[in-house]
Amino acid sequence: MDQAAKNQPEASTDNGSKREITKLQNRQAILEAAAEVFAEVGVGAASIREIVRRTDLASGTFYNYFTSKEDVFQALLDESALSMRPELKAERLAATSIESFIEGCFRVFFDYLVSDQAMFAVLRRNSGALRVRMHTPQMLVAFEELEEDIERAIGQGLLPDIDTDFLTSALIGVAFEVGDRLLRRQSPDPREAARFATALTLGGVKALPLKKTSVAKT
Amino acid sequence: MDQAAKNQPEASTDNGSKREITKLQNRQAILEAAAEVFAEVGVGAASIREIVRRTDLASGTFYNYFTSKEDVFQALLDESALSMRPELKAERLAATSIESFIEGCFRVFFDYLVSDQAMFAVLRRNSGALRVRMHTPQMLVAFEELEEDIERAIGQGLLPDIDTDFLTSALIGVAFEVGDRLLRRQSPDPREAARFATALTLGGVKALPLKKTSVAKT
Amino acid sequence: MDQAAKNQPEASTDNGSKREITKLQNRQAILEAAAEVFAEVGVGAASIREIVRRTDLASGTFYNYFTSKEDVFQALLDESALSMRPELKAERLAATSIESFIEGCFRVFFDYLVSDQAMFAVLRRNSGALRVRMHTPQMLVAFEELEEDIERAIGQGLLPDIDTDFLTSALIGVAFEVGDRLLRRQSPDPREAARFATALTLGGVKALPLKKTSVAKT
Amino acid sequence: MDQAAKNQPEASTDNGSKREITKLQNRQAILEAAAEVFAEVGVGAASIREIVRRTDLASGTFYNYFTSKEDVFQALLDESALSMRPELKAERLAATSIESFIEGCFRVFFDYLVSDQAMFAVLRRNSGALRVRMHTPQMLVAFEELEEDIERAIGQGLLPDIDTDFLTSALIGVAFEVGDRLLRRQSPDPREAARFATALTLGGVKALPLKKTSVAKT
DNA sequence: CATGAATGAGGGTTCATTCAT
DNA sequence: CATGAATGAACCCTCATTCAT
Repeated sequence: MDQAAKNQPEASTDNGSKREITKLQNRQAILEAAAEVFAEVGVGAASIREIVRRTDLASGTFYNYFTSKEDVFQALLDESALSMRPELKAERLAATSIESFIEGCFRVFFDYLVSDQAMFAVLRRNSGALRVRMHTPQMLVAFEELEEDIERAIGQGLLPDIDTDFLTSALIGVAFEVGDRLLRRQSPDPREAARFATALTLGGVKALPLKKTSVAKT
Repeated sequence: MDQAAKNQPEASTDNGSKREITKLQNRQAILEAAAEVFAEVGVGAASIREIVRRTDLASGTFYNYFTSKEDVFQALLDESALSMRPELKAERLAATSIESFIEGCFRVFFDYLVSDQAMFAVLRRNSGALRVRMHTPQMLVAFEELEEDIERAIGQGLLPDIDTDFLTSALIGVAFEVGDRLLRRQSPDPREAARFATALTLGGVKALPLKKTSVAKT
Repeated sequence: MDQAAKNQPEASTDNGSKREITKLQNRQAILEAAAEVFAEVGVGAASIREIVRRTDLASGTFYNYFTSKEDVFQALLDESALSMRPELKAERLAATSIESFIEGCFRVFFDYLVSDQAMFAVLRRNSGALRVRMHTPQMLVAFEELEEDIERAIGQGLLPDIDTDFLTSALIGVAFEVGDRLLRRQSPDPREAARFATALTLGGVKALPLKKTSVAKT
Repeated sequence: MDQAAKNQPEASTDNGSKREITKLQNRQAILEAAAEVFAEVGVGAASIREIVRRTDLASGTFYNYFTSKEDVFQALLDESALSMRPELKAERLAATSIESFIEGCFRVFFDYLVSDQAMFAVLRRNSGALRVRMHTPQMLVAFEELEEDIERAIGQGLLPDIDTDFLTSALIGVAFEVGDRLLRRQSPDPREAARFATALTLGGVKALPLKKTSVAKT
């Protein structure tokens, strides 16, 4: 939501007025509380009341900022996942080989996970018997662009003519699950994870290098 | 309760009496309705009332069979996923090489997905902006056994000394995402998917064979 | 479940047949379970389900014996309190003085309490902040007869012309509360309690004898 | 919550604003409805819904004021019975003899009953076969203090060394039952009742004065 | 008669949402 | 804008009672 767009007639100080600051703080408070609740009970079971309860705000105030919990959730996704897009694109442009290209994608993704663990917790609930993963639209879009790149690489003969559908899915799957494991380590190393994922998918298990360093596991 | 009194002619209370049949039918009706609701709105947002509503039972009847929606959900998992376990074990025992072993695992999993798509729909919700994946405990157990096997293979020098943590995660990720894609195809071929996943993870992208047949995509 | 018994329409053996015995046992089981439940949560909050649950019987069976929880409760009162009536009357007839008469009444009442503590527990609930006392109709009737006797004694000049209304109430109150205390003692002595209550009401505090023996208190 | 922002003209949030008035009225409405229901069916059988139904409030509103029916009940007790405590204490301090002391206690209690009959109705249900009495914690505490005073009097030789346990119980019993009778009279006279109860317990039946006035009875 | 599953009314409680202050 | 009480729908669950077996 572009706050700037709200420019109303008579020059309401839109920049640093105390009012505007409070508004941003309130909005942020709701977003953070919502992230907590979503992470704890899932979006489906979350309630607006519970979100507001973890805030200093009154229940009615919620509706000055959002219209529903889905609305907050979308805002959370937008704020968080969108930030990954430009870097992915940059990585793609900078890549000089298929290896560096794929490894770059993995790395951006893992960096993003590690730097925004709080947000990822929302997408990664362990409730009772279940582990839940959510693919945000942004992620899907990112990986769709990857798919296009792969198809281009195949067209240019850089890659064998494989099932791109399956391949993209497999890459996403590897990214998510390895990313999840990564987050549970005590000192997560996105670079190492990216190297692993790239080596696995490009070279296969048999070509994977020997482990040199022991890694902390949960 | 006088047990002796049950001595009536042809076999007593437990097998084919009308009562017992009705009970099984009711239980099944609840399970099916629950699978529907879970698939539509997720376990978190599902309500017992909604489940019962899709049944011709009275609301209170639900509690003659289950104690909560989580209980139904667990029953769904048990009924469905548990059936995969014996086959996984058989596959493991029959394997003569690391290739056949891993491919066997993938195949059992994909077969299971295809043969029980309804159940998998519960675990695979596309609601609004999200795609949700659930890892059932059974699946985790299955893949944990796989992890042990991998570690044993490493110990015997059959595989390089890689990060088994990451590897297992990656295998699970591939299985899930490729499985998901598989289910969206018009004539899903579990065998082909298993071959793909095995080749990818064992041999890497570069060693993947050329596609021979074009496959219908969604 | 005595299935066999169904076969005999005419000439149901009414005395010692297995059927009749079972019926009595069932009835008794319900009464005892009900006494328990009433004692724990009170008649108002008690539920038939809970009563039946403490029984080996099926829920429907309850209705072969009683029609409601109030019905069971009435049966409990009848069984228990009615037994006190004849003794009270006997005591009254045997009394040769006002002292022996009042003391006799108290003693019958306290004897009854001690010998039937389980029943009295029903009438004496301690739930949360409350101590509840119930006056059964039988008790009221018993004390109303007492009132008549007192009025007669006044008419004959054996007692001063006091407020019989208040006096009867006071006697009932003393009986109930002293009885309650009595029941909480480790070795309750109805005779001592009766002596105390009689001395108090007839002679007043100042005329009460010195305590000779120390009494166990809760 | 910005407290400063509330600085509007005539006094802020806590005293006479329309909101605050309504809140008090609603709370009172619930309390009164609850007293009615409790008096009719008892606390155990009372339902929150029935309480709210006798109010023009919505069902959910109840929970803005209380958390359970027990909570309302406790509020009723607190509002009502606690008010008796200070007067009891005053009476005790002012007493110059054992007679005036005990009579004072009785009088405060009877005054309280008469002046708050509605509240006492809650504690005094006649439903079907039963008459129920409740001893609130406040009353028990009040009488326990009395017990201490009695023990002190015995220590000082002002009273014979009697069973204080029984004596306190007896006093409570007399207070309750005589109080109950008192309330059913058309023009209840707490002073007369207190005199009667004191004379009975201190002097015994035989020492009771002759009745001078006939009293209306129910 | 005993059984125990089915029924649906009803009670407890939470919730999203509104709106006077 | 913020507040937070009121609202009533809807949820969870238990219950009394019936009735086919």
